[in-house]
Amino acid sequence: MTENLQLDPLGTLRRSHYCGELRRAHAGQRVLLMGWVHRRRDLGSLLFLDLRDRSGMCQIVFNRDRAPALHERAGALRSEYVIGIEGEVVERSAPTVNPALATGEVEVVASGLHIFNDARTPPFLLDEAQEVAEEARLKYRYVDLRRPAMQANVRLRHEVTAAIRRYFDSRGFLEIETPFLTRSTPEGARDYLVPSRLQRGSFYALPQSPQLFKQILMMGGCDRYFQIVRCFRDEDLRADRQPEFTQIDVELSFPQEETVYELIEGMLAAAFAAGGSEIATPFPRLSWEEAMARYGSDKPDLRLPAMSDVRAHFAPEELEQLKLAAEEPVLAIRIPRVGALSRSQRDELRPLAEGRPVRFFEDFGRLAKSFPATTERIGASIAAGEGDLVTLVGAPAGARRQRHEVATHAGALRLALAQHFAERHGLLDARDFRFLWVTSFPMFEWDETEKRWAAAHHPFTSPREDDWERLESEPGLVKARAYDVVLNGTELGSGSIRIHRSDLQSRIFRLLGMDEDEARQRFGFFLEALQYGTPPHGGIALGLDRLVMILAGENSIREVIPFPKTARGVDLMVDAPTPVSAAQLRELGVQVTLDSGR
RNA sequence: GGGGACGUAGUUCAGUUGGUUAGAACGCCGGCCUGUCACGUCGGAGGUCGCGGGUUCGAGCCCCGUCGUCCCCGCCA
Repeated sequence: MTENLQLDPLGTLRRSHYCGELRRAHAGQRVLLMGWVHRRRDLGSLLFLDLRDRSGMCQIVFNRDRAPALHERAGALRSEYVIGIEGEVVERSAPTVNPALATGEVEVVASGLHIFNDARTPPFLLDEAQEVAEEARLKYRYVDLRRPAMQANVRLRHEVTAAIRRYFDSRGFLEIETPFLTRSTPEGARDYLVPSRLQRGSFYALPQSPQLFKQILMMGGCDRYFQIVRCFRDEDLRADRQPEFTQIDVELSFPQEETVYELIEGMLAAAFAAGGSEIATPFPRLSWEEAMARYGSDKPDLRLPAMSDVRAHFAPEELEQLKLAAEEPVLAIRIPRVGALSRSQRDELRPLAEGRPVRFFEDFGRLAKSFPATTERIGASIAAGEGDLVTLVGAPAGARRQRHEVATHAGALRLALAQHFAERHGLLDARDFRFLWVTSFPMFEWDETEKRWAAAHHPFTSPREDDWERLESEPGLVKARAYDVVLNGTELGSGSIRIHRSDLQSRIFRLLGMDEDEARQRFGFFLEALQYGTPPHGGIALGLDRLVMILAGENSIREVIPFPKTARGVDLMVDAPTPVSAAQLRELGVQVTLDSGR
């Protein structure tokens, strides 16, 4: 910052154009631009300035011969000063055109300069060329947000949400707000708690999702609801998980699964169109069973070939020789177009399987030497082409395993191998959008630690009608009317047709190990509401941050969240969370006890 | 809770087997420069090697601890 720099008031000055919109057609016009000094090129008696605003940049010229006082004052400008420029748009002479700049055919010859504010030297360059540590970017987020890449992400997020709102509005959906200060329901993720001053000793919880409210909106006759809404979960963070994140929350009355699929496919088409991409609908559907068996995952990445069980091609004695369990699948993983591998390149693959309770055969060629006929049949059955990498994953003979355990490990290996050779096969193209619906999830999962059945989706999910009679007898076989929408291995959204009968809802609670009292205590209002005329209803919620992240081609949702938190849940800019004063705690009736000796 | 990577100038990084005064590029400051656009050019300033302890004649480098950022597992109905 410069001492004695005279700053100018904004006064009545009004911007006439954005920097980035100036074109040859504007030549001859007088303009008034406002923005940040991006870069300065001082040639002595000629001084060039790149002025930057939200729209882009344009070049400003100061000439000592034509306006000595103005030129003198412009000499004081530094990076990120906030200024206004009056001047005339002038066409550049042919050799001075800058084709790299959208505004490169013109420049503004300055006739007036208003310095609204100076600026300390920024902590890092506003330059796309150099990667800056995220720690610095988050601390100085207001500087980081000025970078064109962040500006583009912020804008993209706006365009996508605007398109989604238009879409739901055109389909007759009402955007309805639900409370942030609500009730803790200790199922699922940990809640963020907010102490109540008026009811000392009691706490609100921030919603993990507006699940019960949106169902109650259906009971309230709202028919079609959506909300772009913040949700809060006090769990550990990841590249695609923040403690507060945004859901596109949807619920409608009288739907079938297909109603939801069609609706959401349309919404995603609109959202991707807003992001500049066309996607094909309808999306393929895959049952959960099939997804687990063929991809070893409930969120398969369809950009890569599926796996196949090739066990049937082996003779029993061959399986025995290879120490493979005869009753478990032997999964062939094919990674296309990997090309020839040297011995050492092949050896690099072994560690990928380390620590997994599976037998991993990374060298199909070596297997072929011992079992030529079998491997030939396998190669033909999976349509292995020249240069494709084929590996096999099976279960070691003897050990007991859970259902889909081998497939899950094989699926993880499939992704690791694909990742390892991503540059060779080029299939993991971030712009290749491969959606699908995963359907027919199991209703319950056995919780080994709690020794009870747990809801695989959530306890308001309707079981398939055919399965009602075996809810109690064979809960492990009951299928839920739940569905996930998956894109390139990322779960984008999850939903279900809900339970709308209180008798069925009570049965489910009971099955989940909740006795009458407990159910009434936690969800009494909801069970009661179900008795006052609840329509069949269902819906879905999609992660907006993940959606925009994928559209932006980013690898972390922090890149599409203006003010995200670090992996330890800290906001480096405002430095939150912080301890609070004793007076604040006293007022809330809250006492803080910390583990001593730490 | 567990595993891994990283931490040196404002930024991005280099730093040999533990050895004299810790370097580079960009940025920053000053001079010169009329067509630059990542301007050029000449000069200059700038370091708690994350922090604490230890080993050693000597530590940016080795050891222990700790803090921070990132990635993954667990967790996320």
